[in-house]
Amino acid sequence: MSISDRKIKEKEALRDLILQAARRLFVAKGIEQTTIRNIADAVDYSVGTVYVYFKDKTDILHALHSEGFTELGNQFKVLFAVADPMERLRAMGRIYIHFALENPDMYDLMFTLKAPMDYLEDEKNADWNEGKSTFSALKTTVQDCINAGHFKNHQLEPLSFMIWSLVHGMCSLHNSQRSKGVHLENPDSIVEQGYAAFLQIMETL
Amino acid sequence: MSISDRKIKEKEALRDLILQAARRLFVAKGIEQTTIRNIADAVDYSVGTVYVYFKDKTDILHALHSEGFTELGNQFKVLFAVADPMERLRAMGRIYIHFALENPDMYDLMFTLKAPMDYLEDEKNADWNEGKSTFSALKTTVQDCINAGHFKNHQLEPLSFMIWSLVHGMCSLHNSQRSKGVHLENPDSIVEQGYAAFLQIMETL
DNA sequence: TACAATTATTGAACAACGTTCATTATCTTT
DNA sequence: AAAGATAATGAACGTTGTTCAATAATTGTA
Repeated sequence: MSISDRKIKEKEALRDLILQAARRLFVAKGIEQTTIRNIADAVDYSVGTVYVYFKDKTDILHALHSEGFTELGNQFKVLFAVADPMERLRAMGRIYIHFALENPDMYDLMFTLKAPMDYLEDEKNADWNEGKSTFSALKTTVQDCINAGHFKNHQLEPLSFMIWSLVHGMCSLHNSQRSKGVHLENPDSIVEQGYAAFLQIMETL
Repeated sequence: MSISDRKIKEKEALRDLILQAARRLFVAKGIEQTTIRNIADAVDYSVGTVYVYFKDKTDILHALHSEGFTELGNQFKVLFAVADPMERLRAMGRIYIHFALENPDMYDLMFTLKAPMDYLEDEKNADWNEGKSTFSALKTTVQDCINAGHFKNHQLEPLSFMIWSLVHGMCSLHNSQRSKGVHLENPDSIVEQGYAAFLQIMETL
C-alpha cells in the first residue's frame, strides 16, 4: 500500500500548504482582505484546487482556528513544571496574553470571529472541543488553587469563567483597538498594567 | 430660510430612515448578511441614494455604532440617582451587561468590529470619543469608590481597565458563542454567575 | 406663469468576491 | 499501450460594494 499511502501524504501536504499560505496572507493583509484567489495564487494552484481540499472559506478559517488552539496548548505545556498552583495560574494568564497579542488574527479566529463556529454548526461534529478543553485546563489550575486553600467561598465554574473573561476582555479590547483611549502614566502596555492590577487582587483571595 | 431649513430636516430624516432600516436588517439577519441593496429596498429608494447619504458601508456601521453609545449613555443616566459609589459601580456593570446581551449586534459594532474604527482612521476626526467618554464614566465611578475608601493600593487607570475588560470579556465570549462549553449547576446564565463572582471579590477590596 | 439653475434620485455598469462543475490532464492498474 | 481512476483546472454564475452619467424634481428668477 505504499503508493496509496504516499498519495494520502501528498494530499495532506497540499492541504497544509494551502493552510499555511492562507495563514501568511491573513497575517500580512487581514482575514477579510484575503481571497481564495489570493491563496490559490500563493501556492500556484487554481481556485478549484482549493475547493478540493476545503469545502468553503469557513472550513479554512476553522482549520486555522484549530491550529491556533494546538499552538496555545503547546505553549501551556511549560506550566506542568510550575508546582505552585497560584504561580501556575499567573503564568497561564501571561502566556495567554502573550499569545493573543503576538497572534491577533489567530486569536480573533479562536475567540471572536463567527466563521469557525458557523463551520461547527453546519457539520454534525457540533462541539467546540478546542475551547472546552482549554477552559478545562484553566479550571484544573483554579481547582488546584482551591485545594491549596485559596479562593475560599468561591465556586469553581463561575470563578474560572470570570478569570478567563478578564484576560480575554483585555486582549479583545486591545486587539480591536478599543483600548487606545486608556491613558497611561506607566510605559507598560495597558494590558500588562490591567493584568498586574488583577494579580494584585488575586493575592488577597 | 424656512425652505432650505426644511430641506435640511428632510435630508436628516431620510438619513435616519436609512439608518433605522439598516439597523432592523442587521438585527434580523446579521450585519454581514445585510447588503446595501437590502437597505435600499427596505426604504424604497435606489442603491445610489444610500450613497448620497453615506459615503460607504463603514459610514453606516460607524453611525450605528455611535447610536449605540448614545443609547448606552441614556441607560447609564439612572446611575446619577445611586448615591453609594460601590452600588453605583455594581449597577453600572449590570446595565452594561444587560445592554450587551439584549443588543448583541450593536455591542459588536461598538466594541468588537473593525469597521467603525476603520471609518475613524479614514476621516481626520481620528478619535474614538464615544469609547473614551464611556470609559471616563467608569473611571469617575471608580474614583468615587477610591475616595470612599475602597480599592486601597490600586491605581485608577489600570483598575478601571481591568473592570471594563472583565465585564466586556464575559459579554464578548457570550455573544460570540464561546461560553457554550462552560457548564452550569445554576440555572442563571453564566454571565450573571461570573459577574456575581466578581462582585463577591469586589466586596473585599 | 415660464424658464433656467440647482438639487435629488436613479439604476445600469464595473470590478472583485465565493463558489461550482464540465472539461482536461495526470497518474495507476491491467 | 489502453483503460480506468484521481487530481487539477479555469470559465462561468450569482452577489457584493461602489460609481456616475442620465433623469427627475425642486427652487429661484423674469
